Amino acid sequence: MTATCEQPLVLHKEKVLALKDAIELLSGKWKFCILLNLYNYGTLRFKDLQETSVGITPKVLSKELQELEENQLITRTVNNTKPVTVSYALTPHATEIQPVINALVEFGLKHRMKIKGTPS
Amino acid sequence: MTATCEQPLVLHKEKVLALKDAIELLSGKWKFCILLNLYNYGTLRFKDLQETSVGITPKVLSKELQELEENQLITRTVNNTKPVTVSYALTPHATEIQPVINALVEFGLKHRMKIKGTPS
DNA sequence: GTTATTCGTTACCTTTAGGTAAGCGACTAT
DNA sequence: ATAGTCGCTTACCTAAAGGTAACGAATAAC
Repeated sequence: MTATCEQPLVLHKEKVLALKDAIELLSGKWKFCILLNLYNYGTLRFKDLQETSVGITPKVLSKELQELEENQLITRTVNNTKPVTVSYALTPHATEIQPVINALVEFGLKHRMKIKGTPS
Repeated sequence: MTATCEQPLVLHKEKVLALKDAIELLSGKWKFCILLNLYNYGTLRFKDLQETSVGITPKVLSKELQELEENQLITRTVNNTKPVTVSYALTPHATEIQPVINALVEFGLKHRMKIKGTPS
C-alpha cells in the first residue's frame, strides 16, 4: 500500500451506499431521456413518451416507467378517456435530480473539450 | 402530445450529448469505487487497487483502468522496481468529477430518506 | 364485421457487463 | 531448481439489459 497524500474526499459508508443507490437508479439507456422529456413537457402520455424517446420500444418504456414510479420519481394517472390514456408526470421529489443533471452536463462538456477537443 | 407547462430545463443537443458521455463514462460497478480509492490514497498500485476494490478481479480491474486512462482521468506509471510495479493516480481533470459525486451523494441520501425512510 | 387507437404484455433473441479459473513473462528469493 | 510476486491476459461462462415482433383488452368509428 503506497499511500501518499490524503485528500478531502473521504466518504462514509452511508454516503457510499447513497452513491451506489443514485447510480443504480439513474443508469441505463433511457432513464434520463424519459426524465428530461417530462421536465420539458410537464405531462406526457405513454404514446407521447414513445415518440419523444426516439427508438424506445413499448416493452422497455413500460419497464422504465414502472421503475421510476416505484422510486417515486413519477406519477402514473389513468384518464377516463376512450380509448384509455395514461399520463405520466414528475413528482416534486424528481426535482432533486436537477443538480445531478447539471453536474453531469458540466462534467460532460468539460470532458468533451478535454478528450475530443471539440466545444460541441 | 399533451404538453402542459414548460419548465426551465431545456437541454440543447450538445448538452444531451455531454450528459450521455458523462453517464456512459461513469456507469458500471467499479468506476466510482476505483476513483474514490485514488482520491483517498492519492497513488495506488495495481495490487493495492485489487485489495481496496473488494471483490474485483484482475481482468475487470485491468479493463476499467484502461478505460479511465483513455479518458485521461488517471495516469499509469511503470516503476522500475523488481518485480515491476505500476502506479495509478488521478489527473487534474479527474477533480472535475467531484461535483458529480457530491450531487449523486446528496440525491442518494434524500432518495433513501424518501423511499426507505431510513436516514442512513 | 372490420379496422383503428391506446397501453401495454408475452415469447424469443442478441449484446454487453461482469465473474471464474487458469496461465504467462519477468524477475527474486531460497 | 523451485517457488513466489506483480501485472496483467486468455478462454470460458452467466446474468442482465435491451431489442424484435407479435398479440390482447377495451373502446370507437366506418
